[in-house]
Amino acid sequence: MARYGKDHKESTRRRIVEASGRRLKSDGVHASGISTLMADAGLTNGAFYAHFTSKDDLVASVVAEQLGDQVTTMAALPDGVDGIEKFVRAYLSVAHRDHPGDGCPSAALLDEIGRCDDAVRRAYTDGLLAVMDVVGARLEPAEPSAARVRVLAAFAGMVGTLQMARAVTDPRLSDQLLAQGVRNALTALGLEPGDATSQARPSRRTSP
Amino acid sequence: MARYGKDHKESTRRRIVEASGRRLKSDGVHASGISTLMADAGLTNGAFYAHFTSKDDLVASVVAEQLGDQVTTMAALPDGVDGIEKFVRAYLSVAHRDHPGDGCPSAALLDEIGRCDDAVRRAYTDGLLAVMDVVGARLEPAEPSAARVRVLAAFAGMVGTLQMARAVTDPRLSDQLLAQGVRNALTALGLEPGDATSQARPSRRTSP
DNA sequence: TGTACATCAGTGAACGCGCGTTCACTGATGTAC
DNA sequence: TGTACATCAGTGAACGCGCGTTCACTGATGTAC
Repeated sequence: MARYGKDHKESTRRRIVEASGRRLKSDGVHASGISTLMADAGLTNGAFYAHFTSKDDLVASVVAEQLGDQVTTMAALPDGVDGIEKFVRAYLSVAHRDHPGDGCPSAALLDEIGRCDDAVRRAYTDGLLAVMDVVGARLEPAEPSAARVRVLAAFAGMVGTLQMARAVTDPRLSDQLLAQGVRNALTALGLEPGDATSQARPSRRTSP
Repeated sequence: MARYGKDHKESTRRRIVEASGRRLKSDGVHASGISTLMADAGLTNGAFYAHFTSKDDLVASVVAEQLGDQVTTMAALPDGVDGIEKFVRAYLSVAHRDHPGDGCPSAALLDEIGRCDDAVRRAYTDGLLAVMDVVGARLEPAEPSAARVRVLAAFAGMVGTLQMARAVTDPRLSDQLLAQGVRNALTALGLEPGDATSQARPSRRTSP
């Protein structure tokens, strides 16, 4: 039946998706052409349509797989709340800021995803919620869905912070922004007693 | 000397920048061509290079002017801290989410700006800091620069929240995200007593 | 075990199109007499 | 006041190029005898 070893094609597809993930995140969706994406995977443009129906189809696959990986990464972190803090610090790290291609698809592509077709945005929504629920299960083991919106908003804040840290040309400002982003994220997740954040906002605290 | 009324050309340039701002924010930088941008301003592609040295030059001008407008908008808000809260609520509103072309350039373009050349990123950095300092002056009238990083991080969080609210396909989730984003932003700015946010994060509060 | 065959993943040229940019020109304008 | 002229903002065709997509084909593979 299958002439090429039964998962030859499947593994090629995975290779394309993985290589495309890197390229899309470092150059952007619109700026990455099919020929380049296929060359990154060691193939030529013509083979593309044996694996995907369109570029949008690839983008949706990439988004889904990248967020799936993020779930796996989360699961490998230390148990409970410690793992979340570790995640926040790694997310808002200098290393993550400086290597978008290896990093989070939301940080690299969120505004472009917002302009993609429905299939891409649905893949994004589904994948995102899966990641958020892994985090939520650590915060509220009894009822993970209760934490969903809180986790989502905290994560959205981290995404914006990383994007801004990448866009800004002043390196010192960028570093400070990341550090403040960690404090804000932990507060938004309810992981830090109020005082721990006051270091960064010394005055105007009317109710102590 | 000047044959066409002395600010004819200057006003045409302004028209191009303004129309381009709308188009770039709604379609993205890479997806907007010179011909389209010029047509939006009622001109043809050829005239473009009489006003700008390159597309990047236009993008830098647009970013600078859009952020300049944001300073003006901020200044028109009610005095002091009330104006800031109003700004946060307007920023994370359904109307803003649903009309990117009329809205904030950061929310529409931040990840693309991060991939633009240095001139664009410098224009962005300068314009952003000017906006942040207007906000900072309201929070810390004595020493505005002390609030800079705190304001910047809070704003970055709002940007990410709005982007995510735009990307997500579930309208209910998107609305909830905006609401939670307002709470997080006010907390990050130190404008809300801790308890006001506890509505959205009911448990895990170890230090009351 | 060796050869002929059917399969199909991958090739690479080609499609029409829009990109950013250049340039010879047009024609409305304000100026000079 | 009326006409000839110099200016220059704007036109629109053209440049080479890469885009997303299609398709006739090649050639390595596993199968059948």
